[in-house]
This record gives sequence, C-alpha cells and structure tokens, in this order.
Amino acid sequence: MTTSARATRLAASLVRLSHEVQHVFTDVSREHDLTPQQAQLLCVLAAGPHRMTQLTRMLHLEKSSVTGLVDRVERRGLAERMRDGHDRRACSVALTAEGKRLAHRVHDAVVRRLAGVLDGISAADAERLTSVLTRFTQPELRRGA
Amino acid sequence: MTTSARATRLAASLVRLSHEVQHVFTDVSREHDLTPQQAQLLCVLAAGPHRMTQLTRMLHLEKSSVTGLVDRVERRGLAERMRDGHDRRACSVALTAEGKRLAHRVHDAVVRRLAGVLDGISAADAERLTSVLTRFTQPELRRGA
DNA sequence: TATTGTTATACTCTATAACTATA
DNA sequence: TATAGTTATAGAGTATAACAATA
Repeated sequence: MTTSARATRLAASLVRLSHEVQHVFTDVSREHDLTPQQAQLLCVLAAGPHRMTQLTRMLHLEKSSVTGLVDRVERRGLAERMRDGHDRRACSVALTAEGKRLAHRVHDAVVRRLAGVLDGISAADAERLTSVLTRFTQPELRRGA
Repeated sequence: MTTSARATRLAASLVRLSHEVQHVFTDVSREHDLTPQQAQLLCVLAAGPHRMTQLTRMLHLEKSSVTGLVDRVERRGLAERMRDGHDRRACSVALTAEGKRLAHRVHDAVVRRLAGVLDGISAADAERLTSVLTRFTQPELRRGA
C-alpha cells in the first residue's frame, strides 16, 4: 500500500478533472431538459434493457431511489417497465423510441464537447491515456481495495 | 471543429472514468457522514474563505442553492458566515476547526483510494497524463467552446 | 426463508421568482 | 439601478424501514 507522491498528485488532478466532466455532463443534460441522474439512466439503458436490481448496482443507488428515478423517466415517456416472463417479481426497464433518441443525443453532445478539447492529442498519448483510464473500470476500485 | 475518432473514443472513456471517480467521492463522503455536495464545499473552502457569489461560480450552482448548502454545513458546525467589513451586503464563508479537519480527511481518503490504483504508473505516463488533465481546468471547456 | 420491487417518510439538493439590504 | 444574499416554494434525488408478492 505504498502510495507514491506521484500517484497522489495524479489522483488529485483526476478528482478535479472528474468535477469538470461532471459539470459538462450536467450542462448538456440541462440543455436537453433532463436532470443529470435521468440522463445517466438513459445512457445506461442505451446499452439495452436492465432489471431494477442491476440498475441499483450500476448507478450505486438504493433500490427505492431507482424506483423513483425510473418512475419519473417513465412518466415522461422515455422508458417503460416490462414484466419479466420468467420471474414474476422482476421487471425489465427499457427505453422507448424517444428515450433512445434522447440518450444518443446527450451522449453525443457530451463526447463532442469533451472531444473538442482532446482533439489535439497525439496518437501515442491517446493510447497511453486510454490504457490508464481503463484501470478505473476495474471493480476493485469501487470497494476501496 | 474536427473531432477525430480518437478524441471521441478518449472522451467516452473520460466520461466513464468521471463516473467512477464520482462514486469513490460519494462513498468516501458517506463514510465521513457527509453528502458529496457538502464534502465538495468543504474541499473548496479548504483553500481559504470564499464569498457566496464566488461559491456559485466554483460549484456551478444558483445562489439560493449555495445559501441552503452553506446553511446545512453551518448548522453542523463545519463552517461559518463572517460579515465582510468593506461591503456590508457580502459575507465570507470559512471553515471551522472541525470543518478543516474533516475536509482534509475526506480529501486524503479520496486521493489515497485513487492513488492505490495509480501507483503502478510510470513517471513518463504520469507526466503525460497530468499534462492532458490540466487542459480540462481551462475555463473555455465549461461554456462549450 | 430469501429475493424483487414498491411504498411511506424524512431529509437534502436544486432552480425560479420575489424579496431585503447595501452600493 | 445594480449587486449580494435570503426567503418562499416546488420538484427532484436519496436513504431507511416496512411492506407485498413471488421464488
């Protein structure tokens, strides 16, 4: 558990970066008349339907919070609950056509805004950056190992 | 405004990274009995006192939202409003001793958790990463230029 | 008994609009 | 008039606890 000074500095700037990206995400969500939480849900569901329990894990939320979030998105006609045939307790949440359209527009707008800043980066640097960034999608990060 | 495919891929992974960092930040805040918004306010104020208007810019919030946030943090004894001598409309928000202690503990815990993952990175990669990350602290990013 | 999801409740977070006090 | 900040209000987001239905 030796955390070098270099890693510490890098981690601190990652936190700042993360807040900046979050601001961009929030601004874009707003421009599309969505809360950032709703936009994130749409982006997750853009990959395909998910069950409530899966969403609690992916969004790091309690199940009652997901119930409310899905309620509001469903009320706006962007997603819908579909009863699962196998397990009659469960339900699957899927985007409607309008939900899909919005999800892609938000995702594209966020990526475009960030990519504008990243465009001048060299191929080698991009390679290296990507390899570092993928470390963070490892599950062990989340539980503080 | 040519956004290359490379920059686009990189931007997409930045968004994923940002969500992961956000989860870490939220978890750590929780472990210290703070909401992530309160923790972020404490971290901002750790650099020194700020006026309400400054905080609205730094946190990307409306002034009434900052009023409420500061109210709750003040009620918990972590910060306090101090009347500014020059402009009697304004007030400066400063951390209490306990607020400072908490701010540093949260910041350190977040950085430590992230640094644990970053520790294996080479000096050259760290250099490159840092230089890329600092692009994001430029103000023009926020207004979608 | 365990799991999936909802409901009830209380609080925090956030924005809009109207307001007070000072400049 | 303009600026700094608060208050009133409404809605969204979140967690805890208790619950219903199904496995």
